[in-house]
Amino acid sequence: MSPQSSPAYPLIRKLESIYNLSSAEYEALMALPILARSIRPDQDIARDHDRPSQCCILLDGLLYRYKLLEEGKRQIFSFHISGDIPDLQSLHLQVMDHNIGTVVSSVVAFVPHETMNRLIDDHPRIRNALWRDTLIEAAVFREWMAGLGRREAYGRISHFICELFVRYQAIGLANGYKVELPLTQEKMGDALGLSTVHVNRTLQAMRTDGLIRWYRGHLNITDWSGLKKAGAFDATYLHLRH
Amino acid sequence: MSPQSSPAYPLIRKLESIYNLSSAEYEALMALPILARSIRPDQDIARDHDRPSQCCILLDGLLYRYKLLEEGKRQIFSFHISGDIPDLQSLHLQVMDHNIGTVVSSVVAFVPHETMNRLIDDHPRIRNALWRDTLIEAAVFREWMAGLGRREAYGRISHFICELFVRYQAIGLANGYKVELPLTQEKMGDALGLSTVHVNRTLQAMRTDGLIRWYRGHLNITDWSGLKKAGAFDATYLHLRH
DNA sequence: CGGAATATTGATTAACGTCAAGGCTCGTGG
DNA sequence: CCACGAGCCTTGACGTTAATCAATATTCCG
Repeated sequence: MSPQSSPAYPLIRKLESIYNLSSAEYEALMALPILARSIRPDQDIARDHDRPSQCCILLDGLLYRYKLLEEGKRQIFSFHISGDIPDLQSLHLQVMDHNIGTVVSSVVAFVPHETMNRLIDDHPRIRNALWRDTLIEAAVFREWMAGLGRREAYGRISHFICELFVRYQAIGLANGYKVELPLTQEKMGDALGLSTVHVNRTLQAMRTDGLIRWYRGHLNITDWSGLKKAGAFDATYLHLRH
Repeated sequence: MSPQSSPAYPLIRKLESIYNLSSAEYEALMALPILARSIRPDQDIARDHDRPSQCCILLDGLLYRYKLLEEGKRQIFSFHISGDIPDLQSLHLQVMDHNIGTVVSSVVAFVPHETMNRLIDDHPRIRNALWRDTLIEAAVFREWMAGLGRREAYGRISHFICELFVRYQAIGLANGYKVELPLTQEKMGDALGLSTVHVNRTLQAMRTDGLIRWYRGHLNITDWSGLKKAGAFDATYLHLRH
């Protein structure tokens, strides 16, 4: 079987983007018992106050984490792409403090905590890679906080697009300056602390300025350096290897 | 030597607030070679782009983490109290992506990464406690994101005060409903994504409403249930043991 | 005591939210 | 193949929150 066809390949590709795996570790990940499962759009995978007994590895699709607040408001904390384990934290935090759901139809694998713990006990460097991953996630949260607290809509959206693009690129899922990003403007607003209307108007301004094209979930960055500049984007906080 | 007088006591007390330590682990922490060092107010302990070779354990005082943005703006990501290890992440992320500084005169201990790694290799459950701590930190970031993105100033500040109070309480540093909180309104603004002026006016409204008193760094919560309600505060995300 | 940092106040403005309506797109079923 | 409806996008008018600007108090601290 070629590596790319292994069900664990997305996870391996993701971990390699942030950590240098040995061949033994590579093999151990390939050997993970993975049962792929398809989930429809807009389904919750884990809910606030749940006590998960397994982790969810995203193999293909798009997930998001969010919390519902008072008065029907929603804050989205992150989007997760192929290879991510959005509820890795449940290994150490028994109770979920937010929800995880699908944005579009997605393929995931559920791996029992037991199995994950055996894997990282047998392979301490994989544990390091996963701990590192959770720390990078925290770094991304911080960067979003900076956007939410101190950047205006135009820069905030620009930065957001830069980040997603670089993350797709890091796992080889960008096609030049194009990525598939099937987000509604409503979800972007809930991630960026903006109203749908304002997201809409700001995206239009960005199109007018020639930074991006975005049509039916196909994002095309037409002025990468302009976009980076508008978002004051510096990828250091993603702690990628390359 | 009584436990309380051990230099590692603040760290132990903090870890016990989120994790059940065995007596062997307790002993191991007590045995950490800790050299306390005093640092003056407004000094940076670690800087953006640094490559730390040690972790900083806060024994007494108040630290904060922040990033400087374009146009002289600043976002504060967290405040750290006695027992916290704000740069624990440097064990797995080589490069700092933000700054850590003192708010007031503080006592810290610098422990080499080497020493920390030996400790957690010898005591896997201490590693679990520390990993858990970094995950709780991420949960706190998420909660702040929700505030920054979707809560108005009054609720945002209320929530912030609730959180700090509960954290002080968890390590036994609250005196009834009073805590020492030597924050300027400018720092609160930079943490909460608000201008100093607006923080000032909102605090006045909260005082008028009888929620708090706050004078020269002495915070007194005069209506705890009202404050919780105003901030829609639910401590689940702090993942405390009690 | 004097200067710097911090808190407070008022007036004005900018950014963004809300409300409401209409248009586009796509999947579904007849 | 076309009609229909739901979800999403777009637009305009208006309202609100909070930023900015500019003073003036007050406190802190050597």
